Amino acid sequence: MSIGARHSWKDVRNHIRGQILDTTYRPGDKLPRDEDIAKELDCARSTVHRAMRSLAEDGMIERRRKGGTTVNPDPVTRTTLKIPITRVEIESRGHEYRHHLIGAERLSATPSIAARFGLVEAGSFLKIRALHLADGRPYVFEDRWISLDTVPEIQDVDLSATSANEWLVLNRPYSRCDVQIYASETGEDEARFMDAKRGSALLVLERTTWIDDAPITHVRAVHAQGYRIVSGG
Amino acid sequence: MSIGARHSWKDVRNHIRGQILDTTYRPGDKLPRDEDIAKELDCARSTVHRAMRSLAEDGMIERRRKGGTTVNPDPVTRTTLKIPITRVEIESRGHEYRHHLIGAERLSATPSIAARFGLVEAGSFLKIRALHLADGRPYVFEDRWISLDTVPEIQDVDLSATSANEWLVLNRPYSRCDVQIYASETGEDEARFMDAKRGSALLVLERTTWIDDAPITHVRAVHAQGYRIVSGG
DNA sequence: AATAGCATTATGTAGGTACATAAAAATGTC
DNA sequence: GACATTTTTATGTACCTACATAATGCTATT
Repeated sequence: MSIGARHSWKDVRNHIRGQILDTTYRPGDKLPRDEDIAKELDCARSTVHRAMRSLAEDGMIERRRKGGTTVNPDPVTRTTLKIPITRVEIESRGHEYRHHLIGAERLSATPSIAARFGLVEAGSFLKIRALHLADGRPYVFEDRWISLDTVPEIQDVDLSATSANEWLVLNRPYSRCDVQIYASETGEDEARFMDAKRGSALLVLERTTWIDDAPITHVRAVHAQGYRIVSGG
Repeated sequence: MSIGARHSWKDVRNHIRGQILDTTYRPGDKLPRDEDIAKELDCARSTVHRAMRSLAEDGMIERRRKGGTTVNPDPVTRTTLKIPITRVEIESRGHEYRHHLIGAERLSATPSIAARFGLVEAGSFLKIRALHLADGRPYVFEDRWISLDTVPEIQDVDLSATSANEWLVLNRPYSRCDVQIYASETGEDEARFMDAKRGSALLVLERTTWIDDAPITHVRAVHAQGYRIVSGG
């Protein structure tokens, strides 16, 4: 059953995805070998391979050497969140960005922060609290720990002019990033700095970054009421 | 400056990533052409290409035909969320899963639901409310709309035995999925069904799925207090 | 019947060639 | 000088070959 001129890996991907979507192959089923699919669709094995890799990245199929390719038996919704620099996010929504440094102090990591980084002993950190404003209104309140062992230069940066968020992202790329998202009731700090009603629900985004195994920064970013993470996938 | 036996695309990727991390190339800088990198590292262009694609997928670099490759000037934290079927999530945490159908009724889509799907006219939907329990305790409360035009078979499914979540994922793969995440105060329903204190903050995950342009389902999944989305990236 | 070792096999990677495509840069035309 | 057109060029795709790798499953040995 040849398909004619079907030579693009995207076509191959769509063809196979279609077969999975229309239940020609069901969750748990085994797909033919790449080579056989290539023969059937009259294209090179490498083209099928390219398509298969794409489907595997989407979580639609699973591939194992010698074991072959199977349709993922318990499908997972995979969605990629893109979290930009706060300034960029605010400006891209057409608002004017401003940033306010609330306070900064040298501290050693608390046990819970050290644990987050996977540190055995508490290192020396710069703890910062800052507010990001959109058109003058509180947008994100951040509570940040920056490792002075890994990023000593941060001490020479004027953090009231450049936000730590932006300086770090531009000057200290990370090799690993953990993200946690949860809902939190408005606490004392948030009520004070964000004009949020006590008892309202706020979205919190925590990020922890490392370069190799060295900690860079941990942020707890509390977003203004009504904030939504949107991922069009 | 040859590197010796550096023939794996992963090595090439790490080499280039290293050069970006150690600021040999900074955000906005242009990288050499694939071919030149290949010559320098003594490997094939296709190997460099493979490495570059991987870096581009991570959002570390940007590639444009003829324009060449540049280090992403405003880096984005990219993280991939994996949202499993609720049953699988609960069981993988070692809890016993149970599911309770609260109610189901035929309705036509409200304007806001129709808008979410991008529908011009409100179609016919099955509206379901259900509770997922972990070790007998409320874990997720879901409010779901299922398109009867796209998925008429759902009417023949015993949704008190199989959760709509699971049936749909296994029988109706989607081609597109939108996700929104936000924090919500406990409303009347949640207080009633989830034993949550009025005024506590809950994490809500909304998902809308389509097959091609046809709507499948929209869920508003309210998670129990303390729930965190964790993405180890 | 259990187990260790070996052969088989499907996917993964690397290399090379040729051509496609998009976009920047150069050129021509008014 | 402004604008349309052509050329150039870096990335993208397709195909093919050869070999690597990791499971699977068969076989021989006890």
